[in-house]
Amino acid sequence: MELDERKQKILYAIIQNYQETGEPVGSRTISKMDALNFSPATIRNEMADLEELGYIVQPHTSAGRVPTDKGYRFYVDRMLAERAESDPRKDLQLPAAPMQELLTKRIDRVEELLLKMAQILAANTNYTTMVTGPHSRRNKLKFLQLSAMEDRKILAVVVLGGNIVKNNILEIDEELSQETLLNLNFMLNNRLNGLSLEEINLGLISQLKEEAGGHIGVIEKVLDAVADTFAKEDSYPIYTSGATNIFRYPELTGGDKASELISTLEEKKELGSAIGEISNDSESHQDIRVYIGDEVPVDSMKDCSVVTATYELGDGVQGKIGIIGPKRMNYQKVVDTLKGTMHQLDGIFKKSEE
Amino acid sequence: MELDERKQKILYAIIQNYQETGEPVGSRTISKMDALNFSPATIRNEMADLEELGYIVQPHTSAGRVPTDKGYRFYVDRMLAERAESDPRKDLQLPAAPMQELLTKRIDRVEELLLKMAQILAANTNYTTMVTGPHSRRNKLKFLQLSAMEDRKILAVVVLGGNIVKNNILEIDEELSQETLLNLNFMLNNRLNGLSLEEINLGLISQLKEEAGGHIGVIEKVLDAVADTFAKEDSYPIYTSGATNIFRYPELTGGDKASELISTLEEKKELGSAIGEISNDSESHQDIRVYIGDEVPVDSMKDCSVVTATYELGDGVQGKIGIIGPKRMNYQKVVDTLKGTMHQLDGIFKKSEE
DNA sequence: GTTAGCACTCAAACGGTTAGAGTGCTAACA
DNA sequence: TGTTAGCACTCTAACCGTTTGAGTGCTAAC
Repeated sequence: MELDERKQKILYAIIQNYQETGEPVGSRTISKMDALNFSPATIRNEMADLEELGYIVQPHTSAGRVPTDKGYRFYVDRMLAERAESDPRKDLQLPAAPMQELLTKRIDRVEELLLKMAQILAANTNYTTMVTGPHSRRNKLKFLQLSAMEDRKILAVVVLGGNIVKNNILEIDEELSQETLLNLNFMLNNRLNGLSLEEINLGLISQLKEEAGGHIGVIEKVLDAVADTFAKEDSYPIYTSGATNIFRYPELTGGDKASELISTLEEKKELGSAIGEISNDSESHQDIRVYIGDEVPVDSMKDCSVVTATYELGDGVQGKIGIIGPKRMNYQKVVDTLKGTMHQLDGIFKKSEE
Repeated sequence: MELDERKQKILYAIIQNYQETGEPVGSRTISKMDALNFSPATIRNEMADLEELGYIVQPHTSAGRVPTDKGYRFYVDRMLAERAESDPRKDLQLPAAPMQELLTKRIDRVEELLLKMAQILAANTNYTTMVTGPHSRRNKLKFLQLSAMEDRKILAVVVLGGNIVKNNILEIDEELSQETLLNLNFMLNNRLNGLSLEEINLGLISQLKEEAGGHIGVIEKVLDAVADTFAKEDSYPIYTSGATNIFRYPELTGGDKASELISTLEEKKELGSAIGEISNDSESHQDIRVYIGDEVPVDSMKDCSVVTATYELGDGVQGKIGIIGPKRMNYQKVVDTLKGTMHQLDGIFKKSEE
């Protein structure tokens, strides 16, 4: 073990104190704590060791100590381990009242639910929150609906599991009679409903074209629209809320940092990678991940930490929630809040599937 | 006339210089200009007068002068008047290349077009841009489409003029057969297509209910959804872009100003009022309006100016564009850019209606 | 292994001085 | 009478030396 018991305690104390105050913490402060009743000099010796090991640094010679990324990593790992050992129910923080209300009141429009969720989490934690819309690659087609709009234009509404609805306006090469359209509608739904993207393969596609008679162009456009709905970036949009919370933390607003961060959030580029793409199945969807400082794969967030969770809306429809805050964020509270929210969410969707 | 020719020139010069530098401008600076070849002392006398009249102020005793809201108002009015007099084509700034490309390439999804427009305008002007989605109260119903989703749930897709599409998932009290649904579909479209919100009145509604036989509950829900599409806030969403441009202007970022401004933009509250609700018909849709400082009806924008324009996508579908910048923004460029964009937009939609 | 004591370092706050930009006023000028 | 040169005055921002206080590292004693 690299760190003996006392060093660990001191490191823990330093980090907690720094999280509360945001100021470098000195040896006197630590020595005053009940659990660590040593003289400042002793603490200083230990701190010097901790610094040598890379867990803390001094901003300048005569200042107190501040945790490094490695320090935070130690702290977070230990906290997560403790949480995992203890009774999972004990510190499962119940979502705050507005969240309770949101989650029990059933909302059909997924987008609205996700946006509200982001807003409430941001307001609750005082950190910035982002939620990716459900990632639907493994999702299934519920049904589709073609309607005539005007000459050579049809509206294709594609509905996936989890009630993800997307509209596509298609320009086609021929004019279709109401009847033809009805037939196509029937045929396509008959063939495609309940299938996932993978299941709509080349064989099936050529079969469809055959059945469609002359309207191959239309079929192609419709299939494109379906593929789009499954895959296209804006079929899983990203909702953010509480961007201005970063102004609460001076370490995030110096220089151009604030501007860059907010730009990233506004343009919603790179956010997907920040939050971690949906990963392999081995990961439980209750898994909570913490990325600290340089571990975050987005440049403008190198001074932040990001805590992510995966939510599931039944049917294998998954998305991610990310909470972005300063490295000295209250990891404990954030992790518990996310766990609580996920837990509740699961309950709801389990129930509604019965 | 309150201001003689020379005072006007000096005021103009002060404002232009201040716009360029952002620093208070002194008498020496002005006296060096070719058009105003007087000694600093003379200029000083005039400046003292202008200050007494409320057009300019000194931040402190020994500083140069800075325009007041009244000063800007004078400047803008005069500029707009000049623009109106001269050949409108002369200074019609053609939209920058990316905008040209965007506008000639036809985009069917209105939302996408508007968002892109906001982005390009923001990038072009270096100011924050917001675009309200088309305001559709006077719009007409193109068609609607009911589809069965699962027991007791139907999807109602409502399409308005300008191809504004909105999905509504309705929970209904009874189970409907495919056939009934088809009939309702047919009946509703038959009755409602082409009507505006006002034309769907109580008489028509009770008639519909009669025709629908037992399915009054369904009809009510569908009509609610239609009304929603016409009226509900998110049927004319607000797109913003370039929020971080405000960091270019120190006068907007002091204290909590930046945070408040970005909050306003993020939450998209109050933005509607900032941009000015769609007003009476008397206003030409080519009309450009400038709100300076306190004239902006949003608290967090009291240090900004907002320039708005109304766009039209044919069919009387209108929306607004607003450019938000510091009071010392380049009004001329902004006004010309907006005019150019509106002009081009009109061309496109006129053409596509033929 | 722990602690008291002490010299040392450094950032931040304080205060006085200076430099410079710009003003208002007055008196002379055209 | 309008314009200008000259001058004293004001105020901010920058500069600089000093002080203060928090915190350290080291050493020697317990």
